[in-house]
Amino acid sequence: MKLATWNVNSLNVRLPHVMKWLEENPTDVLCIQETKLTDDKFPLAAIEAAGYHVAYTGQKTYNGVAIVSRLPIADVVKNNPKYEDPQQRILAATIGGVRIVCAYVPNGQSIDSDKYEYKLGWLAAFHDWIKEEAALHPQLAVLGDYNIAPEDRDVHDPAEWIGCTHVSPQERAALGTLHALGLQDAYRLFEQPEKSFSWWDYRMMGFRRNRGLRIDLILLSPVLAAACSACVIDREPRKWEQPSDHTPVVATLGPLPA
DNA sequence: ATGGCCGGGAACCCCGGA
Repeated sequence: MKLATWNVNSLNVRLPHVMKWLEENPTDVLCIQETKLTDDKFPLAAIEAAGYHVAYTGQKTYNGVAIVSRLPIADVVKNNPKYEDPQQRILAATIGGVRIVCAYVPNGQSIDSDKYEYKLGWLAAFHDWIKEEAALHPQLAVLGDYNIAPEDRDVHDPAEWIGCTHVSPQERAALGTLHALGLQDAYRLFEQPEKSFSWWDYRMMGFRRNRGLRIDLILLSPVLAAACSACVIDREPRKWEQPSDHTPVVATLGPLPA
């Protein structure tokens, strides 16, 4: 079973990229963030015509998440039941016996902004809900754009990012509370190249100079981590015309317990 | 060459992203 996450930065612009990537990279479950589409504008027909099931929840201009799947999608939950939030950032579903959570964690903008307070509060409520999901579903995968670089090695130039969001001790501590639930960063289960990132700024030739962050993560419960045989960042779509600033991250799971 | 962004929505600039 292949699980992937990709912040597409507007599905309206990136639908051709998504379809091309799925054609070239057979994937069982793709979690998408930043669709930026209200549900009435979601490209349901195009995705279904390509042979996929899909669940989605969106809003105008900002946020919006979707789960694209080869297998039927069951028990869909939109948003965190423990946290009132008009922003559409969370979608959960059960697929092939695996509980999938697709999350678009708030950006935070800057440490002194109210958006940063929102990010920390959102993450605290996210933890409380994921704790329950983990208890209910031994096979749990939480995929998404976390907008947190877990460690300094996930940052192109850690000195440059001191005092910024995405790397603050509070954000990393919030990620740590998810690890404390037993959820493991699939990418770090394996040897990986240095300077591996999943996002690069559009500005200043960020991708060509590999000035990036690794902020798109796949967290796996112990049962799934034990079954995980690979996790890679696919940089190819970042080289295509009119790319998203993020690129897909893919985890491969071997046979799962019944 | 160390800097040259992108998408959406409402206008022809501003906001948000990271």
